[in-house]
Amino acid sequence: MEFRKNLPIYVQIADYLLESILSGSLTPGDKIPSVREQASQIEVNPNTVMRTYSYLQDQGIIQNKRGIGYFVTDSAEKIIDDMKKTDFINEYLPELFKTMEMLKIDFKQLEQYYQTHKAKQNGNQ
Amino acid sequence: MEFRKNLPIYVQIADYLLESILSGSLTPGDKIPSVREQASQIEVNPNTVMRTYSYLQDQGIIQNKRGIGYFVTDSAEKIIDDMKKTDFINEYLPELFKTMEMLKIDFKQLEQYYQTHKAKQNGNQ
Amino acid sequence: MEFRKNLPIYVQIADYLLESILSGSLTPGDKIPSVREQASQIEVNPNTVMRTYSYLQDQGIIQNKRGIGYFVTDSAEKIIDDMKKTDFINEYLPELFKTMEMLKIDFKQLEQYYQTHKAKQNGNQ
Amino acid sequence: MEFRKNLPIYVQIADYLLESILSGSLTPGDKIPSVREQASQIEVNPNTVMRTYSYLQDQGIIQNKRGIGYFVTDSAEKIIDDMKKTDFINEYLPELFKTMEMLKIDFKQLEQYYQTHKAKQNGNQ
DNA sequence: GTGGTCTAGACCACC
DNA sequence: GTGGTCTAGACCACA
Repeated sequence: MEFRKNLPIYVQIADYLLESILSGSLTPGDKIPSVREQASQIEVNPNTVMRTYSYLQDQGIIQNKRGIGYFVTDSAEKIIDDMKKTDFINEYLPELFKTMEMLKIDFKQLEQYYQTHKAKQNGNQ
Repeated sequence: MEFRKNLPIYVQIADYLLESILSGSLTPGDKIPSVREQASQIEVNPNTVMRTYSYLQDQGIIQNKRGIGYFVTDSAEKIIDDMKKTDFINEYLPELFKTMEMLKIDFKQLEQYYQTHKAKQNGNQ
Repeated sequence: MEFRKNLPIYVQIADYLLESILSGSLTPGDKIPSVREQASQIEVNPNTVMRTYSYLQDQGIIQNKRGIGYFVTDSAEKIIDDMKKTDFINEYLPELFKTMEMLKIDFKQLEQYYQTHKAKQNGNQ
Repeated sequence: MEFRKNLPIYVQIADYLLESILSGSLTPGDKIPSVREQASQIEVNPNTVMRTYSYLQDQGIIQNKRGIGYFVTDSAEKIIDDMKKTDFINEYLPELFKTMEMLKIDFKQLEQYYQTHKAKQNGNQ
């Protein structure tokens, strides 16, 4: 596995797992790879994986069964969705609007970009 | 001045100056506050301001006249606009649209967020 | 069976058996379930049950008759009572009173908590 | 500094800081020792101190000012009090009542223990 | 100087 | 086998 350097590795591992859950390849009740297993597979120190797992457990997305391993919780999907949405609205959007103002891009122009984006997407299908 | 935690302070200071230039409150040839002055005004370590100024000088947006201070260059506005706009269109927007898709937020909802953002802004004025 | 996360599972199983003895549902001479039986019933690894039984045997609360099983000893009740009571009075209570002081909880409030606890218990019956 | 072996060191460091705040020797706005400083002073690995500080920051009890250090937040006291109180009610009390039941100690007896505890305390003053 | 991340390697309790 | 904690030591960005 390759990592971008601008984001902590343990966050990137977390993001990867979150996407796995959202995409359905990991569903509630599933066991995720053990710390050591995951670590050796993605060629990373076990401590780093441990950090990811602790973080996700704090968020209530995974859950430890002692001596057995970590499992995806039932509410994982909902929690992830909430997390991402609040982050989007509180962190991402204000930055977007600020940048738009700075560049004197109004909402109509943004919509045009969106349309071309959509068009391109459909073209690639 | 308050700073967001996910962006280096020196970058946030830079953004603030860029905005001043784009909005016209700083125009080519204008002297910007000295490092010490700026630092004490926004309650930040002078080193941090120094870093901002070096950064902006590297970009060709301000220039140093020795013993006198830093001044906005003639091409400042154009450089900023190019820099920000390409970044916005090529990096920022695709990410935005991807995130929206993931969170199942459509363009109408985005417009609503924009309206409430605008409303709040006017309220604070 | 559900387990609290701050206490080893094998200890919680032990506590459960101790309670059964103190309450009289297990009396001296009674055979307790075999390791395998117990394990499958409370959905736990046999090793964990084995550890519980070894632990209780060390305390002299149960004893092993080879090839037959584990049995409650004659002195079980007395041992348990001594063990728990001294621990309760010398270790637990001082900590309790210290915590109450720190949290500025007086004895009246404690009694209220007790009453609601009792009420809840009766409600669940 | 000496540590008990049954509780993680990073938790014990946290507890120590919490007590410092509750007792008033550390008040909102105060800077706490830097990670390295604290580590060398209590003879512990910096990573361990870092873990404590991250934990307390997650709880909102301390707050990082970048490049400067960690500071006690304004709401620290309230947060600590809430934390301890919920923990007391949800974790500690049920265990207490369960033990009392097991040992057939009723509330009157508990009150007696409390009175003797109080008496002893006053005697020592 | 500050925190933050990461690796390597060890030890432990628990299942 | 599982996770959890800790140490030692390194590197980095930031103030």
